Amino acid sequence: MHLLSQLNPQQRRACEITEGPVLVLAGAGSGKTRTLTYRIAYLIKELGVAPEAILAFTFTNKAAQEMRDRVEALVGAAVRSMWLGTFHAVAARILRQEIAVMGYGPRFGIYDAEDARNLVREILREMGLDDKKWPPAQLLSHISRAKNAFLTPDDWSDASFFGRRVQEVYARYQERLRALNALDFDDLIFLTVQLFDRFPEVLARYHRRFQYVLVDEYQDTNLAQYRLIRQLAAGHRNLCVVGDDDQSIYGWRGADVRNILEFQREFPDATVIRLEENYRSTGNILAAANAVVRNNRERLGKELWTRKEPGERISVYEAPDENAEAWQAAQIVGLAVQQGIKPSECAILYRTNAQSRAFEMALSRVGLGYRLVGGKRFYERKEVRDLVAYLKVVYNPLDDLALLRIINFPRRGLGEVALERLAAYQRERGIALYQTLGEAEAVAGLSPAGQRAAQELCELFGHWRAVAAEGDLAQLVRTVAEESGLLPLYQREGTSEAEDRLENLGELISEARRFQIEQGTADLGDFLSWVALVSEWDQTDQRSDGVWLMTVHSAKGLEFPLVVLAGLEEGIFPHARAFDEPSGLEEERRLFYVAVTRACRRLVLMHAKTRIVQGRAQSNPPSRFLTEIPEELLEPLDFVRPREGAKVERGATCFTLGETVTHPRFGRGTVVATRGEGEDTEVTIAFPGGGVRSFLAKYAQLIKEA
DNA sequence: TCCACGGGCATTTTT
DNA sequence: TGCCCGTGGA
Repeated sequence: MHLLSQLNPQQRRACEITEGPVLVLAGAGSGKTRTLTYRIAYLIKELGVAPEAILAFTFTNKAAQEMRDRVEALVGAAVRSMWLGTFHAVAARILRQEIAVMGYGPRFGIYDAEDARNLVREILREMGLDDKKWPPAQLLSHISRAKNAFLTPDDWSDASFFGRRVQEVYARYQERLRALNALDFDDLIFLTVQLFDRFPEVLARYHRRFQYVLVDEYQDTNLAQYRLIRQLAAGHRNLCVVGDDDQSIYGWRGADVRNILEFQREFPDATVIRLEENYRSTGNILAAANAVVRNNRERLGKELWTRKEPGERISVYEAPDENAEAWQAAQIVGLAVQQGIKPSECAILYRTNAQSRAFEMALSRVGLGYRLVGGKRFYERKEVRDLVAYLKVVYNPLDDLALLRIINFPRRGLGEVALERLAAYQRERGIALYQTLGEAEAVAGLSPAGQRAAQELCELFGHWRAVAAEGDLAQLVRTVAEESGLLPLYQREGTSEAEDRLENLGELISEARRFQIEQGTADLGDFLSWVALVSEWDQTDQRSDGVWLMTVHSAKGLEFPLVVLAGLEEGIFPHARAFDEPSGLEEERRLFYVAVTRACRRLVLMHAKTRIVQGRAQSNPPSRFLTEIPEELLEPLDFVRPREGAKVERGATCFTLGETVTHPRFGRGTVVATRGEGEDTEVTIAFPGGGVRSFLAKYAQLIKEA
């Protein structure tokens, strides 16, 4: 029993009750991941269960990786054969094996949000609808909701004008996906559940294989995921789910807290274990979190406690505007770093990604590095998507959408006219666009040059397919990047923008190599699944030490000694979009609870009197969540002086020639010219090595040093 | 066919 | 503010 000796009694119970259904209600910081990790280790090491017989679901790839590492540390490399991943990744893996009976080819593509949007846009064009009046993203969210409720287009019952349109888009969308041999994120789960429903013998095979099923972040599962869990656990019923109803923050994505209640109805014999001792935060931080979340009605009821000291009180800072807020946050972190804390032990959290910019500027100004989670992601870069599109066609020639993206990029003389001819030919025969390339000679009205271009492209793809068969993924990606003309195109250009793109393409090649080594497979389909399903987390730069900048959603599951939570105003956090229904507000409150419980020792809460939102100034009262914290836990924050103690004037509009000022992005420089006055002052600054630039003073946020 | 410009619009959270 | 798209000019 050595293995479990480091756990508290409840945690230990959660590990030892391996047979039958178990529901672990684990509060924030109560050692949830630790418990799950030990449970797996216990199964393997103490009970001799084969790792292949264990299936574990996590919510993010990052969590999966972390859990794998931690289990490996306990039991060794044997865990590699355990199935552990996100619902989407596991479903994709099952479908690669089994999808044929569902009428798709095994080499299906996976469409991410942008692919799906493009497809919907194309459908709208076909239907003659304006994508301004029918925003693709909104249509897709309806479609997604339908899929999560297991409604096919035929099951659609909303007969309103709007509803019928959505239904038609949905129907066409599914039709097109099938023709493209592609699945969107929801399809991965939806189809797996359907597969198991229709083919019990297939499900039985997985029952035999997976003796133990574990689910992390259970409160964030949606109905479809819940059904999948239920199916997989139906055989042996050795199911352990771990969750916290107070941390359910994905309702907008269909997650349903009621799955926790449902679990107890479905498995009345389930053992319920509560983990309520918090090991992370000081008493004051915990008291604040408890006090706020207590205002929610829809909860199971749970009260975290700690043996720790109350610790410091929680600081509250009211900033004049969002730039001052960011500036102050940077100062606080800077001071803490001076006192010996590592930058990576500090996090600045906010509600929406759009808030990050001010912090980025403020931190660079103070000379602190940062790591930004979210925002523009690697796989969303144009050049990366282009190269991936080539790979998608190599893998799945039915993917017209991917082919269309790159058919004339880099330019190869297949312009609008040629495409129209190819499309006409394609429509006539009902074949994939790719096939028309090979039959270019037969395409009526296609110019000889167009024919040649099409043929050449077709041969290239044939060649790449042969390279793919050789089984060296990185080599394949490099070859495609080279021979498609993407790499040469940017090499020729020589601008700094082209440099960036080259670097990104190179990065994708490196990713392929890394994937091949770490995942032990060179299969293009596996790689493309991975590309489609990796969260941004996996893409953040792990090398540099820096302050963390991220949304509260991204921060779930993490902890930091120092947390600055910013933007606590009505309309921002809670977000204005959540005001409509009480459940929306409760979710915001849970989100706030998640944010507060990230902090170990020190928590700073900030709000701004005015803030520019969507280019317009807003004044919002402080967030209601601030007022829900008992006053004795709070203390107003004294303005933290800048580090050099210099007198500083922000947002100045009056300058003297030759004066030294600091620009948030470009750093220090010398004023060489001014024009206009007051609000309209335009100031020209020379930066050492950075050139000469002009700014409108009211926007530039220049800082004067006296 | 390409680029420059300008107007209009935007921001919830992510697999 | 900044990004994206459409327009218009070269």
